[in-house]
Amino acid sequence: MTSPGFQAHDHARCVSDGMEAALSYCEKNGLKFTPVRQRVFEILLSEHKAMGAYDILEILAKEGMGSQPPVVYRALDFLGTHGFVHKIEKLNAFVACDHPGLDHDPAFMICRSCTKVVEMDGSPSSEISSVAQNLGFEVEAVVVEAEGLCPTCQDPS
Amino acid sequence: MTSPGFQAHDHARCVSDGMEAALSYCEKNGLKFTPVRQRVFEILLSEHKAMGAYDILEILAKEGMGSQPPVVYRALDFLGTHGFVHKIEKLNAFVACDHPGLDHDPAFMICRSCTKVVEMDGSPSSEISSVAQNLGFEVEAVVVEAEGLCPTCQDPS
DNA sequence: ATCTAAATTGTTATAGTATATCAAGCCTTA
DNA sequence: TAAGGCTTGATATACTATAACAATTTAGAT
Repeated sequence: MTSPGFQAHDHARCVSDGMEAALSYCEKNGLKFTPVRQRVFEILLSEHKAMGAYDILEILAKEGMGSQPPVVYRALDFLGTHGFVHKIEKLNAFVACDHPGLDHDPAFMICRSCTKVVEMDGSPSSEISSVAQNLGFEVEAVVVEAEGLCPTCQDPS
Repeated sequence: MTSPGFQAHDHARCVSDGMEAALSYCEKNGLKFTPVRQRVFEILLSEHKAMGAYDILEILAKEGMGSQPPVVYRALDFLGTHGFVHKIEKLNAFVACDHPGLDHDPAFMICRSCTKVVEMDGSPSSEISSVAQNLGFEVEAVVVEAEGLCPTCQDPS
């Protein structure tokens, strides 16, 4: 359940686990995990990178699964609502979630060089909420995105 | 220097102080605080709300200060570079900064009802950086945006 | 003063991101 | 099997942002 961060890892496993978790979550909750929705999720799972909606759409189109923007935006909306993907606001792009089904305020590290995105465990959103509460502000959702360089891209070798 | 948060405050003062600070910062640093740049900053200062680039452009256009997108985007770029305004990624919109001239990673509270935006003092970005550092990630910029309800909008009265 | 280089603005065009709307199809369940 | 709700198809359009190049202004050097 804990994120592999920027380390090398068994990615095939990472994909199949994510898919399985989503399938079972949908089954339990009576959600329709339709072909388009599955495929979009799979595309996002296949890389730890943020992808734009139109990048995803391009892939879908090649596979004959729909060629108009609403197709992908609807799928992303479904996946986002149920916590399977997150939007990276800084990039106007989307990533698959590490721990689908959990309701959480994610925090991300975004490598500006290779565009890999990793979700941080132990998000600092609780601290934010407490600061906000002191000002009487009721927090409903928190966006936390750190942009910088991942270990690999720091290393010129 | 400390933010008035969502409390009532002497807003005229708030505008004139911001403007003065920016003017003196530009003078000290040999920056050209041109009419368009000043006007865009003034527009943003005049409300503690996030405004879209095209909202600002509309006002500029009425005043005969340019009617094409690059006009406002260039001004926003200048103001952002020098810390006078910040972009709210969640809204694709912009706010005037509470403490211009200071280099800082801001954190915001955004009211989804009245669209007021307040900058938090004591941003939690340092905590984020330390978590990231443990993973070998080098943070260059942090986006922190809490969306929710301000005190006024929580109160149905 | 004038020339020059750099920064700023004007203008046109276009790229990129996202949603509204309405018609058609499909499940489900009563 | 009829009705209602969710999902998809398809068209159009809205919203956000930048590329590119010409014209102008500005600041500094000679």
